[in-house]
Amino acid sequence: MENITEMLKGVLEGCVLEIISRGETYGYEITQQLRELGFTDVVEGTVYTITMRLEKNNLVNIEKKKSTMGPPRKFYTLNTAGQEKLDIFWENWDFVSNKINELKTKEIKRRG
Amino acid sequence: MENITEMLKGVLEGCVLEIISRGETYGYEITQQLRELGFTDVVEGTVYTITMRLEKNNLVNIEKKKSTMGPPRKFYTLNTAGQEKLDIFWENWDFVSNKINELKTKEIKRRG
DNA sequence: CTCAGTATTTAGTATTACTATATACCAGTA
DNA sequence: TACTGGTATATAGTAATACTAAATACTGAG
Repeated sequence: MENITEMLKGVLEGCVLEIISRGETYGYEITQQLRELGFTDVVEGTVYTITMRLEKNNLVNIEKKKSTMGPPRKFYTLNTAGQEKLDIFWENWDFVSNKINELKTKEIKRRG
Repeated sequence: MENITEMLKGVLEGCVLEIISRGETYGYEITQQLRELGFTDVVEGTVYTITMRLEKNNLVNIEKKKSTMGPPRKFYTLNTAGQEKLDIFWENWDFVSNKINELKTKEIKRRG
């Protein structure tokens, strides 16, 4: 729990799914968007391990396209399973974040 | 990211710190409070690895007391370093949860 | 030609939560 | 006595995930 790195575990994949759901995009761009969001420590390697996992779990469609800015890009879009996974992610996120905010603000029941 | 387990990584230690900050408590009771909160999958072993880590990092004071309900309990209270760690945790949590909620609701800037 | 920026990939490591088990104390009960 | 269940701590091993670091490759600017 040294920095926000550990706090990102388990939510970064969901963030990547969300970014892909907004429209066709590729690893390098996803990384930049996460950094713009505020997660400045996220590096390419981290995002690629996530996109590889999404591929392996058949949550995305892939299309390779040429780029004038460098090597070819691998564009991702969510398939149905990916969209379902994303929906579940947001449900889980709402549950967990609500519970943690509850812990932050409310009293705790203590046994007599 | 199968269930909420992975989402709890990096926040569970902070939750334990918060629970201890509310008043002297011990591992078994912390586990029960986390389960009452809604994190029903949290088991004793998980909490003990966290409290051991807190001990190792000198974030807690320890006092062993007898119990009429079973074996002796190890009661924890936060020391100054533990309170500081907790403050940082909540700062990080606010940052991360705000950013994620931002991602959830807002548009993404895309490059032209 | 070299370098910086863009772009993907992978081997290895650290952190963290879970599984499973062992140990132990006490009360109720057969 | 012996056994069971609830309370309570501890630890070895595993799985998941994000990071570090490096390799590879394409393009344009100098």
